[in-house]
Amino acid sequence: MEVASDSGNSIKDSSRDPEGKGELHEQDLPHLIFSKKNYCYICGKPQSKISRHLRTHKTHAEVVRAFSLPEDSKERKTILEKMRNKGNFQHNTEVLQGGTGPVKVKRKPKAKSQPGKFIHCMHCQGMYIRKELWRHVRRCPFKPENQDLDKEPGRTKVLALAAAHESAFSQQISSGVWKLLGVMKQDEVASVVRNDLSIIQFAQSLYKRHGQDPTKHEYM
DNA sequence: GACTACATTTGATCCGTCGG
DNA sequence: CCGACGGATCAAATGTAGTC
Repeated sequence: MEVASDSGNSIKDSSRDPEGKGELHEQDLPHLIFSKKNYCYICGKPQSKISRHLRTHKTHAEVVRAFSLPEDSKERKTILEKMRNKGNFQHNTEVLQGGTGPVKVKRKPKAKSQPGKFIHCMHCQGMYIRKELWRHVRRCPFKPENQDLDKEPGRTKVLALAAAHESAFSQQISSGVWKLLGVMKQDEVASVVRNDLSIIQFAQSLYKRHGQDPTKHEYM
């Protein structure tokens, strides 16, 4: 994927960088601050270049595995994203528990959004706006492929699934969470996470926020 | 209410520099 | 000398808006 020659780089795009380089500038959101950095699940530090940063953690098998794959490998990107999500997920857990701090979402919404509008993708654990989750799921690398081979699940169905997973949290931390943890069990980190009650509490805190959203019930 | 298109932001990699 | 970090750039994905 080496683009090689970009001989014509005379174009200086000065129109970039509209906003200051502030680390995390507070939004209009009263309680939610969005971080633009990814959190390393190994050292817990925020990194703007998570993929490169992960290279420094050569002792971790998953990291080695990821970087042993060809750069254009889809598998590699998948693993990288998984590690990124893992770190962010851990971080968000702490933030939501404490109620303060920047949360890392996959993408910052332009308009003001309420916490209740965000849900985690049941496949990759990325944090998305619920309204858009269905589109993400369509291309989510962690999604079982057999679902869209023939027929793509409708938007409504995806939302229903996501809602179901979210509400499953409220019931008993059942299928959704354990399924996730099952996927993560390849890592030693995951074993820690599995035993970490904070994850569970995070799930519950999520429901506290989402549970108030009556619109979700439509999808159930 | 749902889908498509456009605009914006993200994330990975390249280049150069600094620190141990 | 080697490794890590910050800035810049490119391509892809996501968010928002508009239309049917």
